[in-house]
Amino acid sequence: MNQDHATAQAEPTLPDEINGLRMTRQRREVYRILHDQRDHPTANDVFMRVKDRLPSISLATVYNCVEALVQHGIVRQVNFDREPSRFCPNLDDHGHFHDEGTGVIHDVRFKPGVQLVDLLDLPPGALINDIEITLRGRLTLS
Amino acid sequence: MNQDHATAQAEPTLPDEINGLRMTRQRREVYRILHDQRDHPTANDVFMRVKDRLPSISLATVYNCVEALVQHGIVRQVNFDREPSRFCPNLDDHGHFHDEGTGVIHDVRFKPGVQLVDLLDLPPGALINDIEITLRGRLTLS
DNA sequence: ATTAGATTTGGAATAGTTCTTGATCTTATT
DNA sequence: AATAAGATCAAGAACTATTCCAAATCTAAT
Repeated sequence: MNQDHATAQAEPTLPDEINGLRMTRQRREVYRILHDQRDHPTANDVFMRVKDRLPSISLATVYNCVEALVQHGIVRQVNFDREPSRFCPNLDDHGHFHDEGTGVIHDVRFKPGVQLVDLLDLPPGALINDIEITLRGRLTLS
Repeated sequence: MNQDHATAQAEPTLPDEINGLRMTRQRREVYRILHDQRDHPTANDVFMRVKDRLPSISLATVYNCVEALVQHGIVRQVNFDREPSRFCPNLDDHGHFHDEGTGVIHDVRFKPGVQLVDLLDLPPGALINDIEITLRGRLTLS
């Protein structure tokens, strides 16, 4: 395994470990791809992109990697309806706008000072671990 | 087909058509079940419940029915991560809180006067068709 | 160097959902 | 009331994203 270093150039250094997750070669490349092109790729998208650098990686490993990254809070998993999961390296509090015209997914920030939870009529005693807000629509103009 | 009227009691009247969707016997029963027990059942949950009244209904038909109801804006489809889709008859603007302790899903209203879209930093020209807001957490107390 | 444990791989398995096809039903037209 | 056309339904096969499994490989610590 790991015979993928034809042009064994040193990788721009990433720590050996992020948030307690050991950064193996595969995880490192998956992580890099997510950061290089922040277009919310699916696992399969990542798989196709990563093969340039790790031709022998398997799809199962991509799934393993993104799962590990998600579970260690290094990237976020984004779901639109029942479509394949997508992955997002933006850890800030944000939502996603899915442009049905182009298929492009845009990160959507909250306006300054907005605390989403304050605006919701939550059941008493509710402790929120995670919020997901997704919008579907079209980008007219631009 | 449609030999399911052992106790052929007249159904509490529902119009023959809702939002342009012809209400067949199967659609009517699925619709009724969604309204009778508003606990966000999955297609399979609906299937099991509807068999009391329509023993010969198929799961495929339940899928057809909920799809038709969703497409005509009669019920809403709710997705949590990659879990099976759930169905919700509440057409008001609302989100969903998934209690990870009990598995129960609670509808969450916005506090009066809140217009969610106003709080988001949307890309210019974005026309929103649909918003989905889901929260995961735990209900302490109660 | 050796060993134990973690990771990767490739393929099989799984689960929710969709598709297909023939049967049945409904509606409109005679 | 009979008929025809189109919609709907049922049953099961097919599909797809994802997970699981077992064997091979790697890594870290001795």
